[in-house]
Amino acid sequence: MRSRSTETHKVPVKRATLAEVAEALGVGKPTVSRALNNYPDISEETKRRVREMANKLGYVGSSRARQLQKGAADTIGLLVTAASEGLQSAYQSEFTGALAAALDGHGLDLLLHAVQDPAAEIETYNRLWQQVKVDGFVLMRTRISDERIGFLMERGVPFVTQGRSDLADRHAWIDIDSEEAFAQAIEFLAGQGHRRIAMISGDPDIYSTALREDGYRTGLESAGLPFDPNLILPGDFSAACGRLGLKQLVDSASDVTAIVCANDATAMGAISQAHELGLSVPEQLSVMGYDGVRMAEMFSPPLTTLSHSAAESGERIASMIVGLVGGDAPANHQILLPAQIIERRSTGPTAKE
Amino acid sequence: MRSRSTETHKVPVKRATLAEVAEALGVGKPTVSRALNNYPDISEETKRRVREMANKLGYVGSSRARQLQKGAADTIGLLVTAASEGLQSAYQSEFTGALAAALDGHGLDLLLHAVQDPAAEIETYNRLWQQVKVDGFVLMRTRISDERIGFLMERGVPFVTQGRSDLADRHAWIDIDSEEAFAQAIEFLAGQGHRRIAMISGDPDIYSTALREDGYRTGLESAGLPFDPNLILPGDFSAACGRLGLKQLVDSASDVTAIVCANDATAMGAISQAHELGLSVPEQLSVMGYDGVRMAEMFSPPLTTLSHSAAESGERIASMIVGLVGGDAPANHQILLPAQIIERRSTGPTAKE
DNA sequence: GACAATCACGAAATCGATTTCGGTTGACTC
DNA sequence: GAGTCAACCGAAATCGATTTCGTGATTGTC
Repeated sequence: MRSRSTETHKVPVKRATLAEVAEALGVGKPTVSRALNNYPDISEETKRRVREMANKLGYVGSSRARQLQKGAADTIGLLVTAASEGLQSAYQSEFTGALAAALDGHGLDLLLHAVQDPAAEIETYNRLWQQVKVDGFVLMRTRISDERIGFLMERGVPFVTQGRSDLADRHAWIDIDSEEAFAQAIEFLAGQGHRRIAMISGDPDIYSTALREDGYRTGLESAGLPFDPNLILPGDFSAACGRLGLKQLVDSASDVTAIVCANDATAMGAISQAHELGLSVPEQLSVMGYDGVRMAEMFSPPLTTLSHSAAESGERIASMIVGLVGGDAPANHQILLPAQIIERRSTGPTAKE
Repeated sequence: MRSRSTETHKVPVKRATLAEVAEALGVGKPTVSRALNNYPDISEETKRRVREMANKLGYVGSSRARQLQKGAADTIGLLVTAASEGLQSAYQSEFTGALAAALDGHGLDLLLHAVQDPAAEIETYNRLWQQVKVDGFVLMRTRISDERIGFLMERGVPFVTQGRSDLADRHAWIDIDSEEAFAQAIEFLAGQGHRRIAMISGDPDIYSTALREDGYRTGLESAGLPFDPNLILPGDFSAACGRLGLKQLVDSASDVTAIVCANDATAMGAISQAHELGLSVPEQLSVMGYDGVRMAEMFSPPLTTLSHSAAESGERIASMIVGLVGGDAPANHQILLPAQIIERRSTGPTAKE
């Protein structure tokens, strides 16, 4: 078969319709529809013929027509905001990719929407839902008193949050047991001889930040170490605050020998700053991250971190949202996953006395 | 502990339809439709009343119904493959976020699709198009003899590639002038006294890899340095290959004082490995990246890189695809953007003789 | 051989918007 | 006062699928 397709690029190839398949076969539209959807009241012979012809004509079917009729969108919305760094964050983007892959496995599409103006966020959720562009949402980075959650709950819109919230008992969520994780991290560091362990925390608005700090305190307690409020610095999950935080610690609490960070980006920022200040990691300072992003492994030094699987979170959330869209009760969809310490080379036994 | 309010969440709030607005107002559906779309043949008074009622009823309108009627999808597809690291790559995810934001400005949605099986890639493009799920595509990481391009061109499907291709004169694309950029990089390094400059290259299948290598050669030439094929190592844009590449160079060409990498991830990998081998950057070795991802600034040392704006690329591509969907000729949409050197601290004057 | 089930299929309605194609009304000419 | 022309609006068709509701042909039963 030769192709002399030089000038033909402007002419869109027409998409075959169900009616055309029916016509070509001399049968009715319902027959074609039901044959392709494998209804029992169509004979095997007819199904075969229909499938053959559909295949021959390259018929696939308009999702828009089907969705209109079914009243569904077969799409899940994910909103990223410029404020929360959106896909800038390594973990968020790993998670997003995993989610897209997992949703695909359920025949759902992922609608990625960038929210420019934070004030219009709620309005955007509402619009996407009203327009039937999505059947539900996945919310990243749940906040304290997150207004999105109340809004969606009131309207009966299916959604799953990545991270718990104040209303965690009434909606579907998946979360990492960060409290437990940070407690373990402290015990781990304490086990290496560290006595003064600081924390560069996350954005105070984000719900899980408090949990991570709780874990930090719990860990200190079970390691028999005193809690010093000066050793816990505020942050925002960025690398920049890692740099800043480290600088502050060096200035104000130079006896610190280990730092746990709210996430990997912050940890990398801290290490970067440490190097600039002439501190070697881990000889003079141990630094630990959280999330276990890919990049952490390639950092210098490779980052010790609390890892959890974005792929698993994505898959679990996909299953959940499918269930919710199908009518499941949100309260039956709540999963807490563990994180585990991946020891690499940004931590080590303390050298200081 | 179960909450009694779980039951109320199951009742979805009904979405208002155009017919309901018309009914409530005692006018016809066409009137409502045209009023909301601001047609000139509807009186101002009526338009006001319609808008008021629509607002009151919270009417937004089903995108699916509109799309079915208009034959459009108002959506642009972006496929990421597990193979090309998809959103794992920092630049790719920054670009994706920027693209989503830019498309939103044009009233378009971004459909993010994760391709699991590379063999089904073309089929996925075809299906999304046939199903009217998208009006066009954005292709990342164009490859040599990229079959996606021919496939989409043959069918008249609108698309823009990020990166040129063998058929670059016949489709729309946006690209960074990486050839020029790498040439500049070499001259920059040569200007700092480096004489043995290596390159850890990208995936040979990717179209732009050759351009970057060409730039490397051009740069050597204009700096009056000899080209040594042993100094150019293959890679795949990953941090892992940066590590590997550096190790090889140290073993086989220990007189190298500077390395340019195909992208930032590779550069970070290389630096990480250098540190492990006890080489200090930039004192003993200068390393330069390409792309200018956010993370590069926070690396240790902060990465000197060839930067270009993901936001600008995203916006340009959004405009292009809008034009193409509107019927523009692809050949009128081709943009080459420059990259610029951002000097940070992973490069410096050579110390070696 | 009459009657009731089954089987296989199709005509028409439906989803919710937009578009086509007029049809009224009223103002304005001559 | 008939005719013309805008200005405004609405009935019905349309997009392409699914669903409802039946109908005609077989098969099975007694």
